[in-house]
Amino acid sequence: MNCSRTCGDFVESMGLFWESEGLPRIAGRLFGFLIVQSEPCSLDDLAAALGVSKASISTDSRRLEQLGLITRVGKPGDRRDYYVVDADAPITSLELRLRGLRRAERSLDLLDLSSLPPVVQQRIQRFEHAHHRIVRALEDALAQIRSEKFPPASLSETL
Amino acid sequence: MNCSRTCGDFVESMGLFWESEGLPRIAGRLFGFLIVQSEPCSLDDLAAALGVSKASISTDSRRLEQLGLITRVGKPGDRRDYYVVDADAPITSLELRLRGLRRAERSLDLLDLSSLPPVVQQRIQRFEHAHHRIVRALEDALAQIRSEKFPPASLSETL
DNA sequence: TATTACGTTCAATATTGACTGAACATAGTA
DNA sequence: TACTATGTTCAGTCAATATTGAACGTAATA
Repeated sequence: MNCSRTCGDFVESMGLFWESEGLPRIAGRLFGFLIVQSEPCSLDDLAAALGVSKASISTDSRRLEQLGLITRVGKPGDRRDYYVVDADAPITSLELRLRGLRRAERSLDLLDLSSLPPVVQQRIQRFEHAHHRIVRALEDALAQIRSEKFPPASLSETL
Repeated sequence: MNCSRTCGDFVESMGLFWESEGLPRIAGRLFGFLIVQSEPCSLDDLAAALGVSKASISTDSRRLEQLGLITRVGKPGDRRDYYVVDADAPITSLELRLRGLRRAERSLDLLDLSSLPPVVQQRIQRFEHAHHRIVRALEDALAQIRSEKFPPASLSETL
């Protein structure tokens, strides 16, 4: 166990955060736990570390893998599944967020404005405009993050 | 009732969207419904239109008002509460989103890196960096939207 | 073949939180 | 005062879903 007391706090707060994003809390904890691990973890490792059933870990790890937030890796001479946090997880989670926003955008676009009173039309156009700005800002951020993915040398990167 | 068939769809999709954002579905429907109304609505209006109990409307409308997404207005000679969608709702909802992200940011910042293996340190720094980019992008979008709030020309609307 | 080690699935349980009806509080009105 | 119209609160119900233990499938190994 290579994490301190505050590390457990981190795992827990990730559980809460991802729960607020619609994932099961255990999936969030699992993701947070993998973030602070330096070695791949087996299902049993994870179940033991998080104190939950292997069934939950099995389900949630596959869900996270499906989302692209973690990846399954193998070890030679070992037929167990191991998981690590995906190197692109920051990018992926942003893409997931964008996907949700675009869905909301569509329901605004599809609304038939012509039959609505002008006040409402204008209001909806403001919503659409704001929404468009947000989506574009996130798309820009996504492109930026993508382009910076692997810094050339081991520069201790900040901003 | 000044909304067409697709307007009902819009209300429903707003219900689902805001449910995914952590609000009760009825609150999302209520918000969506107010978006496409040209006149302020009383609690009874809303309860009838959405087909839910007045208790739900009372609770959720106050919750939405608390969040700043809708505002309560009065009518002279009428002691009922009326609600309209807040003129700043697009801005406010972005602020709410930002608030959630900053909370997640904090749990990353508070993590004590010194005791963690370098691989993990680097990973967390990447997360922090990506997160920072996202937050900054949204802050920029927010500033943009704020600055465009009231287009100089047609000032016909608002209540 | 039997056995073990693993991952998955599923029926059942537990938990959470939305939603409601009914009781309540308050203020206006007769 | 009594009566009505409104909004709020709260205990209880209900639905959704997270979580689990146990059963299951499968593959390696002996």
